[in-house]
Amino acid sequence: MAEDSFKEEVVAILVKSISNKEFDKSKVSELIEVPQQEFGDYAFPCFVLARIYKKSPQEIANDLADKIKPGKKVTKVQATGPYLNFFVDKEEVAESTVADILNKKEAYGSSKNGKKTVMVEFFHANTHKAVHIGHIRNICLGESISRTLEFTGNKVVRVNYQGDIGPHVAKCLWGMINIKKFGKPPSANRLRWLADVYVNANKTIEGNEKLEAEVKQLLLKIYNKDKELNKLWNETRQWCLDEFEEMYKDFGVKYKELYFESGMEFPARDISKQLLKKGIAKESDGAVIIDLKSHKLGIFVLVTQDGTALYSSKDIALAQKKMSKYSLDKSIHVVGKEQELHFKQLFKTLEIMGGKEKEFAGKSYHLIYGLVMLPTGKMSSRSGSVVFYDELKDELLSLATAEVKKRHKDWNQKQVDETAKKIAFAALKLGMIYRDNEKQLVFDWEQAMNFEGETGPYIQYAHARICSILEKYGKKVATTADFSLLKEKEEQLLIRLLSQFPATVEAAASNYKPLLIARYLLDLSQAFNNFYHQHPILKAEEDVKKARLLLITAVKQVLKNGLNLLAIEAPEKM
RNA sequence: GGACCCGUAGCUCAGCUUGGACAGAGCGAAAGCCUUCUAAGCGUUGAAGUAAGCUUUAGGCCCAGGGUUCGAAUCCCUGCGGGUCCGCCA
Repeated sequence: MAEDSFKEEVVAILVKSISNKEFDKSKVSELIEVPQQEFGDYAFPCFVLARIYKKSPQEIANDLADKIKPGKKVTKVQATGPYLNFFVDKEEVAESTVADILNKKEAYGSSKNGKKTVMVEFFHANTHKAVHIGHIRNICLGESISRTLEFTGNKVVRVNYQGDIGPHVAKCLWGMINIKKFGKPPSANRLRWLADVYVNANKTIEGNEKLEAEVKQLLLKIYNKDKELNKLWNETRQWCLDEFEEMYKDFGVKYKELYFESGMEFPARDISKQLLKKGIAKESDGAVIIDLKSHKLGIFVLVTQDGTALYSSKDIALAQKKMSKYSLDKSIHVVGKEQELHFKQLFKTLEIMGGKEKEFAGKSYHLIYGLVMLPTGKMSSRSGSVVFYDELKDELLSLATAEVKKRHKDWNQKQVDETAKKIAFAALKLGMIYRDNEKQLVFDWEQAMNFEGETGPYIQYAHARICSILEKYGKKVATTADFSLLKEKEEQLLIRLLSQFPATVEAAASNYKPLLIARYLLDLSQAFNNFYHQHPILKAEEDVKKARLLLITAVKQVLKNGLNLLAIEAPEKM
């Protein structure tokens, strides 16, 4: 990394200069800070030395500044108050950073540090139920975390676990059979139609004991492979899965493995029996439970009174299935905050089971994200107060199409559609991850439809603008230039940001925070736009032009690399 | 009753893990910048943008109160406010 060699030299100088034995030199590299531009490139706060030397930090900073001689890469050392500020050779930073980027291209920012096999399980949409913006947050997070982990050298196994069976499916099918007004299923948008049937059926059934019993019977019939019901179930299930496949394309996801809840039912029942035998589980009111009160985790219900397996025991079965096929170092579940207790219970149960299960529990991690709320409150697919994915997508697409048309009256329909899609999804995806994972996200239509400010299209625009400049230039950009000409404040900031990309990627990967990349890209885009407005590129003097063209080529590359980690496309024209 | 998360500008949020140089963005508000088209004889009007941009201004007792520290938005405790979960949904 370009930045590291400069930091190394600063650390070396400091270690050499501080002679006091009481000071723990191994910590120097942690203490170095990157301050604001005008103060220097690296800073060492002298507070920590104040007690050891029994002098004020200001004095210490001054003493050290006098004592230290600049090195090869460090050109100036200056005390400002209690801080010791280091200035590195700007020309060399510029040259090594830009050269590094142009050399590595789409690999810039990547590393081989990870070396782990990580399973990332995400999306988890249920069949027979509408896909809403909560699922969108999940898939955006899951995919960008997967991409970031891959980029940092890990092997990622993307999997999805889908609820294709259970009470919600039974209710939906009950509705299809019993609620006449829906008539025959349509030929398109069938997932949405099923979801409507589900909502309607749910309303009808709720509170009516007789109907609830009917639905229960219906579910048991499905499990017992009733011929007619299974035909209906399979058919409707497939409609949903087909539409899910389309969504995976929209979000750039390629799953290695699709797990289904229906496949876990019988293994889960077996596991529950074994756990009963071992005394880990017990019967209570006709259900099978595990008492985790001694771990402050309440009661974990495995099997209902009717003998059907619940999410809990099915998740144990799922864990076993994963373990048997993959040798994993880490297993990440991207699931909402509301299931926190469930996962604590699940991991504790696996731990109690011992052996391989215990080992797997140690590698498992529940990656929590906050609920997606509407300005009106929590969504519920049962009551129908939801922003559906299909509606959201249509709305965003039509808005983006209008914006593109306004700017490009000469484009053909295909060109307009393709670009509009890229822009619409950029807005959606960035909107879904630019909030810290655990925080609730209040989904605001107006915010999502706004393509200005802190949005995906803003980043895309910076990229497109660079492409347009390079196109206007028309020639191949020279491979080298005199980087000492990049003296402007705005150029220095750009170079500095560019050099920070690898560290940003590492931080995003190790903390599972795509947000860090999103904010970085917004900062870089902003720094570029600011630079562009203040300094001409194509009209600059020949040598300066050469250097600036190389600089913006590097910016373009980093924007593209970063956007790719968020599964956002970087169009050349928009 | 118990557990977890959140509380930072009018609004939406960064910063908190690892305490340090004036608490940062975006939206909204106010003012301005460039180009093109438009109406009128140049200073002027209206509309638009690869300007989907840029600059400036206003806006904060970082929920409250204690504690730790040379130093707290950041760490600890208490309270208040909001959200979520707590045996047969997932």
